[in-house]
Amino acid sequence: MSVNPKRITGPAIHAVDPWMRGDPQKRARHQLLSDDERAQLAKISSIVRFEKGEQIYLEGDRADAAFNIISGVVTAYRAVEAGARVVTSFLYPGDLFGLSEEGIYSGSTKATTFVVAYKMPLEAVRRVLRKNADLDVGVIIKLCEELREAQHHAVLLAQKKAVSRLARFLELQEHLQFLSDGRTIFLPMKRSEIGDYLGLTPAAVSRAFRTLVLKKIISDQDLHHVKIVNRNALYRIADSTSR
Amino acid sequence: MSVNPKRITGPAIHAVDPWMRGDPQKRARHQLLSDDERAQLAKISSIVRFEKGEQIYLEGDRADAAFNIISGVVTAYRAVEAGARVVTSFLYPGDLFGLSEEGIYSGSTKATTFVVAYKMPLEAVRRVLRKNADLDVGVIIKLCEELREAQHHAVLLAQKKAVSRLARFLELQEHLQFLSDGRTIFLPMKRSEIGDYLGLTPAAVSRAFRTLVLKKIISDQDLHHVKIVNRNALYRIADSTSR
DNA sequence: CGGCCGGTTGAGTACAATCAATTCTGGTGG
DNA sequence: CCACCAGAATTGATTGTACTCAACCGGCCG
Repeated sequence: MSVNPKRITGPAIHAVDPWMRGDPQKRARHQLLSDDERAQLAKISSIVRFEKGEQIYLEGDRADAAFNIISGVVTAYRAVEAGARVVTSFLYPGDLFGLSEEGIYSGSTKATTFVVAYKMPLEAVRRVLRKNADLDVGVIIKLCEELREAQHHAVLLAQKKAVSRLARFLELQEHLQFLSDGRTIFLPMKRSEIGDYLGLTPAAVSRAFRTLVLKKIISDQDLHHVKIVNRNALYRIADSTSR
Repeated sequence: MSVNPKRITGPAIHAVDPWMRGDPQKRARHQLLSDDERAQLAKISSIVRFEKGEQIYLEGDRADAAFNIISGVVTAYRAVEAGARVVTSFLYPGDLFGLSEEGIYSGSTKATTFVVAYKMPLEAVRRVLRKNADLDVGVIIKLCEELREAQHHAVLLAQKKAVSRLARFLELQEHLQFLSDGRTIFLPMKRSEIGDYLGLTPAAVSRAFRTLVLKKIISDQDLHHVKIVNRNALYRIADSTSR
């Protein structure tokens, strides 16, 4: 018998509860699963690691497992024609992916940094889901969040001007990260990937960054660290000048 | 005691089961809820009607109910700046909307045609969800589908050329409708709404239609009925010529 | 019959794509 | 530790496409 049942680990799903009552602004991303639920999922999960740049699965592969990120960043994308691709989302720790597939994966994923994740056989996930209503609610909340994100992404892409798209993207990243220090955002992905996400060429991304720096709205320490200098101006650019 | 329990009505959620095993091509949209579940939801639902063009709810309104379409078409959109908006999706019978909101609606919806729908108080939906695991699975499947659609939309918007976007949109509409007759698609929304969905101005939409007609890929009987003449060419255009 | 809204068409403009040249970065091996 | 290399990012010049603004057309409703 286990003497010390503390440090229960297992899949962790982070999201903001869409049905949360109470202070509309005090909502925050939190763990959606109880220790018990996590233990249940842990039993059917294995831990997998992916090197930076490694393919996790390809569009068209037989979908037999879902993943829950422990650490690292994953890029989800779809090939649109030879050579070109559209990044549909960047996934962070606590995110869940590979679940909403119809037997075969409908998109590809690759590790943008070194990634550690739980791998859960879909068959087993489904079995557990049927048994446990509370777990379902957590999954539903997560899906709702991903749905909102996907729609946000669509709104972003509907913006015509490159700087607006980039501003919106930075805004999104700022919210995703826990604003650890002042206002420095960490962007683990490369420019070309940002371009794929924004529907822009690397050249356009570069110029958009330059514009924002020149306007003293952001300052880029290095390729992967951006500091927001004038947040209000950033928001203004993200929302206006759309078409 | 009810002598004739047939003709049970109540909310109906249509989607393709993402976890369906079996013939990969034989999957189809079907009813996700059992009669029992539908009856359960019916108890907490009321039926509401909206005139063509009527607002269902506005971004920022207090989110107190979810809707399930019985008949008609609903447009979901977000205002992006004064006058401009982005349509995030067109919703058809069997679709569910208003569920994934955080206390206040994060987008607006309006009736594109005359609409009849079930209206379900969120509080009650949540209560039922907590009790019934099977129901959850249905909702999860539906959310997965909406998620896939939202990502498809994002991919569409990442296309640069107007004709590619339109082709992709027509392709999508064709799949949504049950291909009743030969290959005539019904487009209940107006050009400007299609434009908002595609991230194009009405002028650009018009020109894109014209191009497809001139290339003998489609033929437009009237503003709301388009016949696909050369499906392969349509798919080719949707997939290539992207950026 | 007239007004109005939505759609189409036309001319000029603005913005990002393209192509290509150059610099910068990060990782590797001497 | 540095030199080197390959890939990535930036920058520049040019081109193409869709936006803008505007005029025009057509159907629908009063």
